[in-house]
Amino acid sequence: MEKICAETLKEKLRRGDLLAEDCPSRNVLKHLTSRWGVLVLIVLDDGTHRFGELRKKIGGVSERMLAETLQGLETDGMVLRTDHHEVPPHVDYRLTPLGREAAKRVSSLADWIEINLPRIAKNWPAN
Amino acid sequence: MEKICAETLKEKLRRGDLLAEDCPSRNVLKHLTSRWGVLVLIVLDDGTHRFGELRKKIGGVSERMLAETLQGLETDGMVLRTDHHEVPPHVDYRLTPLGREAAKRVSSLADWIEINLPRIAKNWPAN
DNA sequence: GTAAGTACCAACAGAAGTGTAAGTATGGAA
DNA sequence: TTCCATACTTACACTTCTGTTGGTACTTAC
Repeated sequence: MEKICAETLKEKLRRGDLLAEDCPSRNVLKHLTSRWGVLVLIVLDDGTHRFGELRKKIGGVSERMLAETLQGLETDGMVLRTDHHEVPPHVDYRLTPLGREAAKRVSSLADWIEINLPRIAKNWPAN
Repeated sequence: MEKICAETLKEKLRRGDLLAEDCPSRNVLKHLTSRWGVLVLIVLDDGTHRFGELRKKIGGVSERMLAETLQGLETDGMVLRTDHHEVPPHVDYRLTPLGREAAKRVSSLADWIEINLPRIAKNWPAN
Protein backbone atom coordinates (compact mmCIF):
# COMPACT_ATOMS: atom_id res chain seq x y z
CA MET A 1 0.00 0.00 0.00
CA GLU A 2 2.69 2.35 1.01
CA LYS A 3 4.60 1.46 -2.07
CA ILE A 4 1.66 2.12 -4.30
CA CYS A 5 1.14 5.55 -2.81
CA ALA A 6 4.80 6.37 -3.26
CA GLU A 7 4.82 5.23 -6.83
CA THR A 8 1.72 7.20 -7.56
CA LEU A 9 3.19 10.32 -6.09
CA LYS A 10 6.39 9.84 -7.95
CA GLU A 11 4.50 9.27 -11.15
CA LYS A 12 2.51 12.40 -10.55
CA LEU A 13 5.66 14.45 -10.12
CA ARG A 14 7.43 12.87 -13.04
CA ARG A 15 6.23 15.64 -15.28
CA GLY A 16 6.46 18.36 -12.68
CA ASP A 17 3.68 20.27 -11.01
CA LEU A 18 4.54 23.73 -9.80
CA LEU A 19 1.37 23.97 -7.76
CA ALA A 20 2.45 21.01 -5.63
CA GLU A 21 4.39 22.08 -2.61
CA ASP A 22 7.06 19.41 -2.79
CA CYS A 23 7.64 19.21 -6.50
CA PRO A 24 11.30 19.64 -7.45
CA SER A 25 10.23 21.84 -10.33
CA ARG A 26 9.93 24.62 -7.78
CA ASN A 27 13.68 24.58 -7.34
CA VAL A 28 14.17 24.97 -11.05
CA LEU A 29 11.76 27.86 -11.08
CA LYS A 30 13.67 29.37 -8.21
CA HIS A 31 16.96 29.25 -10.10
CA LEU A 32 15.52 30.51 -13.38
CA THR A 33 13.56 33.35 -11.85
CA SER A 34 16.02 34.37 -9.17
CA ARG A 35 17.03 37.98 -8.99
CA TRP A 36 20.24 37.44 -10.93
CA GLY A 37 19.38 34.23 -12.73
CA VAL A 38 17.01 35.98 -15.09
CA LEU A 39 19.64 38.53 -16.04
CA VAL A 40 22.38 35.95 -16.49
CA LEU A 41 20.20 34.00 -18.89
CA ILE A 42 19.41 37.11 -20.87
CA VAL A 43 23.04 38.11 -21.23
CA LEU A 44 24.28 34.61 -21.99
CA ASP A 45 21.57 34.23 -24.62
CA ASP A 46 23.55 36.88 -26.43
CA GLY A 47 26.64 34.69 -26.53
CA THR A 48 29.50 33.27 -24.51
CA HIS A 49 30.81 35.51 -21.76
CA ARG A 50 33.58 35.47 -19.21
CA PHE A 51 32.88 35.99 -15.55
CA GLY A 52 34.11 39.55 -15.55
CA GLU A 53 32.14 40.40 -18.66
CA LEU A 54 28.94 39.19 -17.10
CA ARG A 55 29.67 41.26 -14.04
CA LYS A 56 30.17 44.38 -16.08
CA LYS A 57 26.99 43.92 -18.08
CA ILE A 58 24.72 43.07 -15.19
CA GLY A 59 24.48 46.23 -13.13
CA GLY A 60 24.71 45.63 -9.42
CA VAL A 61 25.74 41.99 -9.11
CA SER A 62 28.42 41.21 -6.63
CA GLU A 63 31.03 38.58 -7.42
CA ARG A 64 29.60 36.38 -4.76
CA MET A 65 26.09 36.42 -6.15
CA LEU A 66 27.17 36.03 -9.75
CA ALA A 67 29.24 32.97 -8.88
CA GLU A 68 26.41 31.47 -6.89
CA THR A 69 23.86 32.15 -9.59
CA LEU A 70 26.03 30.61 -12.26
CA GLN A 71 26.49 27.50 -10.15
CA GLY A 72 22.77 27.14 -9.68
CA LEU A 73 22.17 27.37 -13.40
CA GLU A 74 25.00 24.95 -14.04
CA THR A 75 23.43 22.45 -11.68
CA ASP A 76 20.23 22.55 -13.68
CA GLY A 77 22.15 22.06 -16.92
CA MET A 78 21.36 25.52 -18.25
CA VAL A 79 24.90 26.86 -18.30
CA LEU A 80 28.14 25.29 -19.37
CA ARG A 81 31.30 26.41 -17.62
CA THR A 82 34.57 26.12 -19.50
CA ASP A 83 37.85 26.54 -17.70
CA HIS A 84 40.76 27.20 -20.07
CA HIS A 85 43.30 26.49 -17.33
CA GLU A 86 45.29 29.60 -18.01
CA VAL A 87 47.03 32.04 -15.76
CA PRO A 88 45.59 34.47 -15.03
CA PRO A 89 42.39 32.41 -14.94
CA HIS A 90 40.23 32.30 -18.02
CA VAL A 91 36.80 30.78 -17.66
CA ASP A 92 33.80 31.28 -19.82
CA TYR A 93 30.14 30.55 -19.64
CA ARG A 94 27.65 29.72 -22.31
CA LEU A 95 24.11 28.39 -22.49
CA THR A 96 23.45 24.73 -23.17
CA PRO A 97 20.66 23.83 -25.59
CA LEU A 98 18.43 23.39 -22.54
CA GLY A 99 19.50 26.79 -21.28
CA ARG A 100 18.74 28.38 -24.60
CA GLU A 101 15.20 27.08 -24.47
CA ALA A 102 14.74 28.45 -20.99
CA ALA A 103 16.36 31.75 -21.89
CA LYS A 104 13.90 32.14 -24.72
CA ARG A 105 11.00 32.13 -22.27
CA VAL A 106 12.72 34.27 -19.72
CA SER A 107 13.75 36.82 -22.31
CA SER A 108 10.23 36.96 -23.60
CA LEU A 109 9.03 38.03 -20.18
CA ALA A 110 11.89 40.43 -19.71
CA ASP A 111 11.35 42.08 -23.09
CA TRP A 112 7.68 42.44 -22.36
CA ILE A 113 8.41 44.17 -19.07
CA GLU A 114 10.91 46.55 -20.63
CA ILE A 115 8.57 47.52 -23.44
CA ASN A 116 5.49 47.83 -21.27
CA LEU A 117 7.11 49.55 -18.34
CA PRO A 118 5.25 52.80 -19.07
CA ARG A 119 1.89 51.04 -19.05
CA ILE A 120 2.77 49.31 -15.80
CA ALA A 121 4.14 52.44 -14.16
CA LYS A 122 0.85 54.23 -14.75
CA ASN A 123 -0.60 52.16 -11.94
CA TRP A 124 1.95 53.30 -9.41
CA PRO A 125 0.99 55.90 -6.84
CA ALA A 126 3.95 58.33 -6.88
CA ASN A 127 4.62 59.59 -10.40
CA MET B 1 24.19 70.42 -16.66
CA GLU B 2 22.76 68.54 -13.80
CA LYS B 3 19.34 68.85 -15.32
CA ILE B 4 20.47 67.54 -18.64
CA CYS B 5 21.99 64.47 -17.07
CA ALA B 6 18.82 63.76 -15.11
CA GLU B 7 16.69 64.10 -18.20
CA THR B 8 18.96 61.85 -20.14
CA LEU B 9 18.85 59.20 -17.48
CA LYS B 10 15.09 59.44 -17.24
CA GLU B 11 14.81 59.20 -20.99
CA LYS B 12 17.04 56.19 -20.97
CA LEU B 13 14.88 54.44 -18.45
CA ARG B 14 11.62 55.40 -20.12
CA ARG B 15 11.53 52.10 -21.88
CA GLY B 16 13.03 50.05 -19.09
CA ASP B 17 16.41 48.38 -18.96
CA LEU B 18 16.70 45.38 -16.71
CA LEU B 19 20.47 45.40 -16.92
CA ALA B 20 20.58 48.85 -15.34
CA GLU B 21 20.86 48.70 -11.59
CA ASP B 22 18.39 51.45 -10.82
CA CYS B 23 15.74 50.78 -13.40
CA PRO B 24 12.26 50.44 -11.90
CA SER B 25 11.63 47.53 -14.23
CA ARG B 26 13.59 45.45 -11.77
CA ASN B 27 10.80 45.88 -9.24
CA VAL B 28 8.26 44.64 -11.74
CA LEU B 29 10.42 41.66 -12.48
CA LYS B 30 10.68 41.04 -8.77
CA HIS B 31 6.93 40.96 -8.38
CA LEU B 32 6.26 38.84 -11.44
CA THR B 33 8.97 36.32 -10.73
CA SER B 34 8.62 36.16 -6.98
CA ARG B 35 8.19 32.78 -5.38
CA TRP B 36 4.42 33.09 -5.13
CA GLY B 37 3.82 35.71 -7.80
CA VAL B 38 4.49 33.27 -10.59
CA LEU B 39 2.02 30.76 -9.19
CA VAL B 40 -0.66 33.36 -8.58
CA LEU B 41 -0.44 34.52 -12.17
CA ILE B 42 -0.71 30.97 -13.42
CA VAL B 43 -3.79 30.19 -11.36
CA LEU B 44 -5.51 33.49 -12.09
CA ASP B 45 -4.87 33.02 -15.77
CA ASP B 46 -7.32 30.18 -15.42
CA GLY B 47 -10.05 32.52 -14.24
CA THR B 48 -11.31 34.61 -11.33
CA HIS B 49 -10.57 33.22 -7.89
CA ARG B 50 -11.37 34.08 -4.32
CA PHE B 51 -8.61 34.40 -1.75
CA GLY B 52 -9.34 31.05 -0.18
CA GLU B 53 -9.50 29.31 -3.53
CA LEU B 54 -6.08 30.61 -4.47
CA ARG B 55 -4.73 29.42 -1.18
CA LYS B 56 -6.06 25.93 -1.73
CA LYS B 57 -4.71 25.64 -5.25
CA ILE B 58 -1.25 26.97 -4.51
CA GLY B 59 0.39 24.40 -2.28
CA GLY B 60 2.30 25.89 0.60
CA VAL B 61 1.38 29.57 0.54
CA SER B 62 0.59 31.12 3.86
CA GLU B 63 -2.21 33.66 4.13
CA ARG B 64 0.33 36.31 4.86
CA MET B 65 2.37 35.65 1.75
CA LEU B 66 -0.62 35.29 -0.53
CA ALA B 67 -2.03 38.62 0.62
CA GLU B 68 1.31 40.32 0.19
CA THR B 69 1.85 38.82 -3.24
CA LEU B 70 -1.58 39.85 -4.45
CA GLN B 71 -0.98 43.38 -3.26
CA GLY B 72 2.29 43.56 -5.14
CA LEU B 73 0.64 42.41 -8.33
CA GLU B 74 -2.24 44.81 -7.79
CA THR B 75 0.23 47.68 -7.45
CA ASP B 76 1.65 46.85 -10.84
CA GLY B 77 -1.81 46.70 -12.38
CA MET B 78 -1.67 42.97 -13.05
CA VAL B 79 -4.46 41.92 -10.74
CA LEU B 80 -7.85 43.45 -10.07
CA ARG B 81 -9.31 43.05 -6.61
CA THR B 82 -13.08 43.15 -6.23
CA ASP B 83 -14.63 43.43 -2.81
CA HIS B 84 -18.31 42.45 -2.80
CA HIS B 85 -18.82 44.02 0.62
CA GLU B 86 -20.57 41.01 2.02
CA VAL B 87 -20.44 39.34 5.40
CA PRO B 88 -18.66 37.06 5.71
CA PRO B 89 -16.19 38.82 3.40
CA HIS B 90 -16.29 37.98 -0.27
CA VAL B 91 -13.44 39.26 -2.38
CA ASP B 92 -12.23 38.02 -5.69
CA TYR B 93 -9.21 38.45 -7.84
CA ARG B 94 -8.81 38.42 -11.56
CA LEU B 95 -6.14 39.40 -14.06
CA THR B 96 -6.29 42.72 -15.86
CA PRO B 97 -5.51 42.80 -19.59
CA LEU B 98 -1.97 43.77 -18.60
CA GLY B 99 -1.85 40.86 -16.19
CA ARG B 100 -3.03 38.46 -18.83
CA GLU B 101 -0.19 39.48 -21.10
CA ALA B 102 2.31 38.95 -18.32
CA ALA B 103 0.74 35.67 -17.28
CA LYS B 104 1.10 34.41 -20.83
CA ARG B 105 4.86 34.79 -20.61
CA VAL B 106 5.13 33.46 -17.12
CA SER B 107 3.00 30.45 -17.92
CA SER B 108 5.09 29.74 -20.95
CA LEU B 109 8.14 29.41 -18.74
CA ALA B 110 6.27 27.41 -16.13
CA ASP B 111 4.89 24.98 -18.68
CA TRP B 112 8.31 24.52 -20.17
CA ILE B 113 9.76 23.69 -16.77
CA GLU B 114 7.03 21.20 -15.98
CA ILE B 115 7.35 19.42 -19.29
CA ASN B 116 11.12 19.40 -19.31
CA LEU B 117 11.66 18.55 -15.69
CA PRO B 118 13.00 15.08 -16.57
CA ARG B 119 15.59 16.54 -18.92
CA ILE B 120 16.63 19.05 -16.30
CA ALA B 121 16.71 16.53 -13.49
CA LYS B 122 19.18 14.41 -15.43
CA ASN B 123 21.82 16.98 -14.56
CA TRP B 124 21.31 16.65 -10.84
CA PRO B 125 23.80 14.69 -8.78
CA ALA B 126 21.56 12.54 -6.54
CA ASN B 127 19.11 10.55 -8.60
C1' DG C 1 60.44 42.27 -5.32
C1' DT C 2 56.21 43.57 -6.18
C1' DA C 3 52.14 44.87 -8.52
C1' DA C 4 48.67 43.44 -11.94
C1' DG C 5 45.41 40.47 -13.77
C1' DT C 6 41.32 36.88 -13.29
C1' DA C 7 38.14 33.95 -11.11
C1' DC C 8 36.93 32.69 -7.56
C1' DC C 9 35.96 31.19 -1.88
C1' DA C 10 35.13 31.90 3.17
C1' DA C 11 33.48 34.50 7.01
C1' DC C 12 30.72 37.86 8.88
C1' DA C 13 26.73 40.99 9.35
C1' DG C 14 22.79 43.23 8.05
C1' DA C 15 18.55 43.07 5.09
C1' DA C 16 14.82 40.78 3.24
C1' DG C 17 11.69 36.97 2.90
C1' DT C 18 8.72 33.76 5.17
C1' DG C 19 5.94 30.99 8.58
C1' DT C 20 3.15 30.84 12.83
C1' DA C 21 -0.04 32.31 15.83
C1' DA C 22 -3.26 35.40 17.27
C1' DG C 23 -6.51 39.08 16.48
C1' DT C 24 -10.22 42.12 13.68
C1' DA C 25 -14.73 42.70 11.63
C1' DT C 26 -19.75 41.42 11.06
C1' DG C 27 -24.03 39.11 10.17
C1' DG C 28 -26.43 34.86 10.50
C1' DA C 29 -27.17 30.17 12.18
C1' DA C 30 -27.57 27.02 16.17
C1' DT D 1 -25.10 33.63 23.63
C1' DT D 2 -21.80 31.35 21.25
C1' DC D 3 -19.81 29.85 17.15
C1' DC D 4 -18.85 30.01 12.25
C1' DA D 5 -17.34 31.85 7.88
C1' DT D 6 -13.97 34.82 5.16
C1' DA D 7 -10.39 37.87 4.23
C1' DC D 8 -7.39 39.79 5.93
C1' DT D 9 -3.60 42.30 9.56
C1' DT D 10 -0.09 42.50 13.03
C1' DA D 11 3.71 40.91 15.92
C1' DC D 12 7.34 37.92 16.56
C1' DA D 13 10.83 34.70 15.35
C1' DC D 14 13.39 32.30 12.24
C1' DT D 15 15.61 31.37 7.79
C1' DT D 16 17.44 32.76 3.57
C1' DC D 17 19.49 36.29 0.73
C1' DT D 18 22.82 39.54 -0.23
C1' DG D 19 26.79 42.69 0.15
C1' DT D 20 31.43 43.56 2.00
C1' DT D 21 35.86 42.49 2.97
C1' DG D 22 39.81 39.95 2.72
C1' DG D 23 42.27 36.14 0.92
C1' DT D 24 44.11 32.36 -2.67
C1' DA D 25 46.55 30.94 -6.84
C1' DC D 26 50.02 31.70 -10.39
C1' DT D 27 52.42 33.94 -14.13
C1' DT D 28 53.97 38.00 -16.54
C1' DA D 29 55.53 42.77 -16.64
C1' DC D 30 57.92 46.46 -14.43
